[in-house]
Amino acid sequence: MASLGELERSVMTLLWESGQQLSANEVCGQLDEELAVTTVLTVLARLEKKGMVERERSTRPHRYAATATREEHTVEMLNEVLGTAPDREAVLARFIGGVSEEEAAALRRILS
Amino acid sequence: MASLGELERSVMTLLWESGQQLSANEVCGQLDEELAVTTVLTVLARLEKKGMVERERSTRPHRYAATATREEHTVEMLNEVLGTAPDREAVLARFIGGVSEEEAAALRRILS
DNA sequence: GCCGGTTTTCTACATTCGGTAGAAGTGTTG
DNA sequence: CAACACTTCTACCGAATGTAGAAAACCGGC
Repeated sequence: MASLGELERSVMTLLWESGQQLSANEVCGQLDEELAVTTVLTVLARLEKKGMVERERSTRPHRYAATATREEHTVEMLNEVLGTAPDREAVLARFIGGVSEEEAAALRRILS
Repeated sequence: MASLGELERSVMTLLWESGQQLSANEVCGQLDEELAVTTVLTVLARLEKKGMVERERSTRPHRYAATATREEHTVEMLNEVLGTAPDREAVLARFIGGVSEEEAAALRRILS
């Protein structure tokens, strides 16, 4: 249940890329669009409710950070999708069958 | 761009599981919820617009069928998710690292 | 060719989600 | 305490989804 809107995704991307805690203002400044800070605060609050972001309330500009790395999150998404399939193995097979040769090589290494 | 609502997903599941064309009435009858047929028709029309379902208009009760197998669809979803990652290989590695031993074995076979 | 039942389309309404932000409240600091 | 910074509350909009009635279209039988 972690579907994100476009702006939410942008914010998460920022948080992921700067691996640190950011204030609403900082997030706001680093976004492409010129948005009101309250907008960013709303989005951050929603992301917090979704469990994607953790907020440090003890500092005055509250600081926000992603609760999981982007990688972790993506893997979680993948597992969520895979979980909807009754034929997991077939899906995996086909999915893996479609990756590039380099990626396949990397996977071979990992699996052995 | 193939996000489905709950009812839409139920309908797709039905169509996937009975691998054949079904009429709106049949779908309606096989759903758990008691819904009006028009509701089902609306949903089927929406699924058609999304390209998930094909409709046979030449028969009188129109007949609907999934355009892709469930497997194909799931793989597509997986690729969509994977596509959002900047670090594909790392994500893949971690994802694959998390599957069961049987699945890993199957993958080893496929990759060689 | 018309009629009644079956099926489809059109239209509509409610709810939820996400983008957006003003107004009002709270905290901080000189 | 006063001014500023920051946060919360509340609100509005549009899109997506669930839901279905009313009306239109179609078809088999008379």
